Amino acid sequence: MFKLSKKADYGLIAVKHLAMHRDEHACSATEIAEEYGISTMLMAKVLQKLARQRIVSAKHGASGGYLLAKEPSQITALDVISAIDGPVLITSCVTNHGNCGAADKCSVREPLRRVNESILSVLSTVTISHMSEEQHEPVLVELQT
Amino acid sequence: MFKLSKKADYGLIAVKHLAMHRDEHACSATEIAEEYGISTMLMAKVLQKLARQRIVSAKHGASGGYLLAKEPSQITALDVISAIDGPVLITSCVTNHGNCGAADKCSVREPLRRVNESILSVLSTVTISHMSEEQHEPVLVELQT
DNA sequence: TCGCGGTACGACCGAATTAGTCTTATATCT
DNA sequence: AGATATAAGACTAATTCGGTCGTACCGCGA
Ligand code: SF4
Ligand code: SF4
Repeated sequence: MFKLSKKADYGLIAVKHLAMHRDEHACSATEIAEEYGISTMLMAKVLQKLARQRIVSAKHGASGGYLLAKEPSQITALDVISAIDGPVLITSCVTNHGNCGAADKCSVREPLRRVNESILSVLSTVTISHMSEEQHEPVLVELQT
Repeated sequence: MFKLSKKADYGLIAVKHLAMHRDEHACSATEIAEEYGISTMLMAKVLQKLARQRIVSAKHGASGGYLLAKEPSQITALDVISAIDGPVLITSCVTNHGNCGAADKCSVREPLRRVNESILSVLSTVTISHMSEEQHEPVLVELQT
């Protein structure tokens, strides 16, 4: 339906973990995975995708691991999610293989596109540092109805 | 990832179609399905779910069909989507069968809950009449970071 | 220099979800 | 009565997702 994939979820956990252990040692996939009870293999895959998008940087070799590549305030939830699951598109209009058959007649396409924009803007408003803070100042997001 | 289910998509199409043919005849599932090139059976199922949530009302018998049960301005996208796919929850924390194993250690649960709230608020801000209008006045949605 | 502890990457499998179909029952108009 | 609808649930097919494995590569330190 409308759910974050578990991989993206794990990605956010990992990035937040790295943000918290900033300036300390580089965290290995195993370390993070064990901390939250997630399969090491899976966490490794997630971190690899994040590394490919330059959200985290990897350090090979013994006592290696991952480090945040940017400031926590410069990493948005959208960055993490789309790094792992690809672009966020709420409709199937233009997807991987073949677009929707109803596309030409469809009358909700354009309205939904605007809803999609709004969700994108929500997701790109909240950053990792937002997710670490305690105080929660409301922010206004513009929504094109 | 983060996609609307096709059924929900079809639901929005159907509701918008009914909104456009308001005060005319009741539209049958077949009529709507053929208009947009969707399977009749599937469209029927979607409309049944909408009827169960009293978003549309059904008229049995020959020359029967479906009618909008409320004003288009009183039907939100969230209404339609959750009528078809169930409650909108971006995380798997509390879902159908068994919650997430990382739940106790998880540090992104609360932030994501707030993101979820924001998405809910976006979805409940846009109504069917919004989706039919041409002009698109921006609306501000409050987002708890 | 060799081995251990780590990342990189893609192929792979099984489980879960989703899309779509069929069948039977029921209601209502003509 | 007969035609045309909805109602509902069981069922199957298609697709996605979660998770695993194997193998290659990298680099530090004993
Ligand atoms: S075209 Fe209309 S129906 Fe097809 S995916 Fe886009 S919005 Fe949904
Ligand atoms: S608990 Fe944390 S990890 Fe588990 S689903 Fe909720 S947010 Fe995702």
